[in-house]
Order: sequence, then structure tokens, then C-alpha cells
Amino acid sequence: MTKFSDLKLDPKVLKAVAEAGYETPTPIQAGAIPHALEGKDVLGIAQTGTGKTASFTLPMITLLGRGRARARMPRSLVLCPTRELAAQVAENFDIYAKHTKLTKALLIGGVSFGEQDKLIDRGVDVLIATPGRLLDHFERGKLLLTGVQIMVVDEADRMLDMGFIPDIERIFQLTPFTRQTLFFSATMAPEIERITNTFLHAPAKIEVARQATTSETIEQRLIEFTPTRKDQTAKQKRELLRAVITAEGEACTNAILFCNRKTEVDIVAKSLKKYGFNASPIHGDLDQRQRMQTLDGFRDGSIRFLVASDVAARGLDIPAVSHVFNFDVPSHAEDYVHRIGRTGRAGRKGVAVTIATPSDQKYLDAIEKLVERPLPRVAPPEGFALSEAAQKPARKDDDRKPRRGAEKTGRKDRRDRPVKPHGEEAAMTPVEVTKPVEQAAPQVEARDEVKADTRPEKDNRGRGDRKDNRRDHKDDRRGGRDDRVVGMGDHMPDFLTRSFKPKAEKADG
DNA sequence: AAAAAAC
Repeated sequence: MTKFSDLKLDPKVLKAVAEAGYETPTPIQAGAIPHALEGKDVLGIAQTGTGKTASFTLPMITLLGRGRARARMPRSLVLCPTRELAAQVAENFDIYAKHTKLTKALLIGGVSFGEQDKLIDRGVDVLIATPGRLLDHFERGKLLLTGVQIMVVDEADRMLDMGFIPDIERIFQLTPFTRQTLFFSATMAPEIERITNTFLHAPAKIEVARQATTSETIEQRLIEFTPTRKDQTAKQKRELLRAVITAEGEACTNAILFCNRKTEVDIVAKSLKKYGFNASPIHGDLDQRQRMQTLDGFRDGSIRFLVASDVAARGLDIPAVSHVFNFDVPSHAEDYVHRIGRTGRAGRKGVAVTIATPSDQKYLDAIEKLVERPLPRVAPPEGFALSEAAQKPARKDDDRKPRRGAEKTGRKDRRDRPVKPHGEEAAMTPVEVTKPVEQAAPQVEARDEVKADTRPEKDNRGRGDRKDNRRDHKDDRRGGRDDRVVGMGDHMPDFLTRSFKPKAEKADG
């Protein structure tokens, strides 16, 4: 069997690979690396979890090993669909390039331009970016792509889903015709096929077997649940969810809980926290600093439950998740496969529990068709019964009427927001714990008045809301162009300050 | 009925 040492990688890369504890390349790595090292274009058809990232980072580092970057002209470019994926690729470079002098910059949205500009100006070997922010830099004239020798497109099918293909085409056209292209996609949709025909030259095609969709290591379960009141579906599902998690007990070391909507992610996370579960939300409306913090916390175990939108369904490298819970049935069957694929990795056993209501039937059918087997039905945990409170609307009388003054202030009606915890000790008895919500309801208004002014930012993420709360802070938008960075500290995630530290100084010497 | 990504 091929070993990494059999591949003609730079000894410095091999050293880093060995130090990271790897000996044997995965099929996509063994297939792609030799072609990439020969300078050929590569078309890799592979899912996440197949070792795709290293299959392009290792040869890139090797190929770039000689030569030096010039100001504003990166020598290579990696495009990723989401910020987290880009950050993850960047971390990979840190690991495998640690014995080299290569420099890199991570260009993603949600963080300030300043630091990114500085790195680009200095000259970087590797640019890792999401398409939007990359083009933004380009349009501001800060970046030239004419020096790109190697371009990587990661998760192209997802780029397609997200409408990035025009951006990708444009970026292709900004790079030299002579560049080497490494292109990865999980599927070959017609549009992807067209792109590869247009921009790849005689690529070596490496296809690795689709991960068994229902991997042997994932135990799938379906809990069919009929809410007693349609308007209380979400609330009742949350109660069921708590019962399911509790029933798993110690076996559930950590878990990702998927919801279909960002608002639902927030609600479920808050609700779980309220009941004493160590949970944090992650979705695209949270600011980048928070997204990274949450992900780091989840990786290092300080967060046990990650409540997520599909931003976390694919690609993110989150090792050793014991459970995946689908609070909502995903409306795209493929997402189901991606979601449950977050568990049962690397030979470990995993459990994926999906909660379905009758209205999910259509999606369920599609999922079972895709995975080519029925999902095993299981009963709700023994002894589970909906508390009375969960069957009643949150408030009785004026429940559907807008709150007084809500329209005038333009604020969203927040009555349905979960209320802060009132004593964790209630957490074990559903009937009891739901009471505080009702009791607390009258206080909500008062609390909201305070919150509206003191909450730092963000929370009010109604998109249609024309008022920009952050106007309050007009003074910390830097007044002039002086080079002091003011008020940016909050927006600088840790990972951006990590780079090839010892070498960065010498690079422009 | 959605999520993601640029300000």
C-alpha cells in the first residue's frame, strides 16, 4: 500500500505529515497527489471526510516550496464556499507548511479588511478565500490574480447550490490561462461539468467511492411525533428533544442538533440552555467571531451541544461527535446524508436521531429513497409525555395580537422569545419548568425595554428592519484614514492572528 | 418553508 513517503512530496511536508501522525494516504490523496505534483489539472470527485483537503494542500506546499511571493500577487488561491471551511483549510496549511517559509492569508467576510490588506501587501504564497470577499478585495484594487500558479476550487457543488458559480467563473478569468487547477466536487451536476470543461485542461479525474450513505457505523433512528396542537409543534418538539437527549445519557458525549431555520436554531439553543444543557447556536447570522468561538468551544469540549443550521452540515471538520439530532427533517434529502455524516466517522460508532412530524412525510420519503432503506422507527423515550404547558399556547388571551407599541418602535415582537432561566433546579421536571415561562411573561416587556438599548449589537437580526442599531456607535467607526486601528478588536478572530509566525518576518526581507 | 455569502 502506498505510504506518504512514497509520494514525491517535499521532505518538509512529509515531516509535518508524520508529526501530525499520518502514514497512509486516503484514496483521494493517493490518487490526486501524484498528478498534482506533475503539474496536471485534477478533477477530484469526493465527499467530505475523505481527506480531500490534504490532497490539495500537500502538493501545493510542495510545488510552492521554491520561489517567493510578490506584493499583492498571491501565487496560489483556494476558494471555499463558507467562511468556516476556508478557515479550516487555512489551519491545514498551518499544520503542513510549518517547516516551510510559505505565507498565507485568509480572506473571508465578517472581519475587517485591514489585517487582510496588510498580509496581501506584504505578499502571500497562499490565499484562502470565500468568493465574495476575494472579489471585494480585487475590486478595491488591492489584489492581482495574474500571478496565480495554482488555483483550487473546493466543494464546487456546494458553490453551485449557493449561487457562487458566476463568481467562480469570473475569478477563473482573472487568473492566468497557464495556471494549474485542482477542482473538487462531491457530485458532477451538469453545471459543474460545464465549468470543468471550460476551465480545466485535460484533468486527471479521481473519483473516490461515495461514502456509504448509511454508513455501518451510524445507527439511524426516526421518532415519529404528532403534536397535539399544530401551533405548538416547535415547543412540543423541544420537549421531546430534551427527553431524547436525556435518555441517551452518558452515551451522548457531544452532539450536533440541526434545525432548518436560523431562528429555530436560536430558539432551540436558548431553550436547551434554559434547561441546563450546555448548548450554543451556530448559523450564518451570527457574527464571525462568535461562529469561530463556538466552533472552537465545541471542538475542545467546552460546548457539548452545537445547535446548527446547515452551515455546519457539510465540510466542517468536527471530530468525534457521538450523536446527531435532526430537530427538523431536512427538506433536501442530500442534507440528511451530510448531517448524519457528522457522526460515525473514522470507524467510531455514531447515533443519528431524527424527529419527524406528519407534515415531514414528503421529505422523509425522499430521504428513504436516497438512502435506499427505511429509517428504523423508534418510540419516544420511555415515560415521555408532553407536559400540559407544552400543549397550551405560551399566553392565553392576547397571544396573537401584536404587543403594544411594537409597530411604533419598529422592533420585532419578542414575546415568543425564550425567557431567561429561572433557577436550573427545575430542569428535570418538565411540568414545573415550563411554569416560569408563563410567570415570567409579564416581565418580558420591561426586560426588552432595557435590552433594546444595552444589547451590544446583532441580536436584532430581522433583515427587513431598516433601522440600524449600530448607528448608536457612530463614533467608533474610525473617523479618518489614519493607520491606528480603532474599535476593531472585537472583530478580529483569534485564528486570523495565527499564521506562519516565525517566518512571516523574514518573508519580506 | 431555507441556508449560505460582500458591504
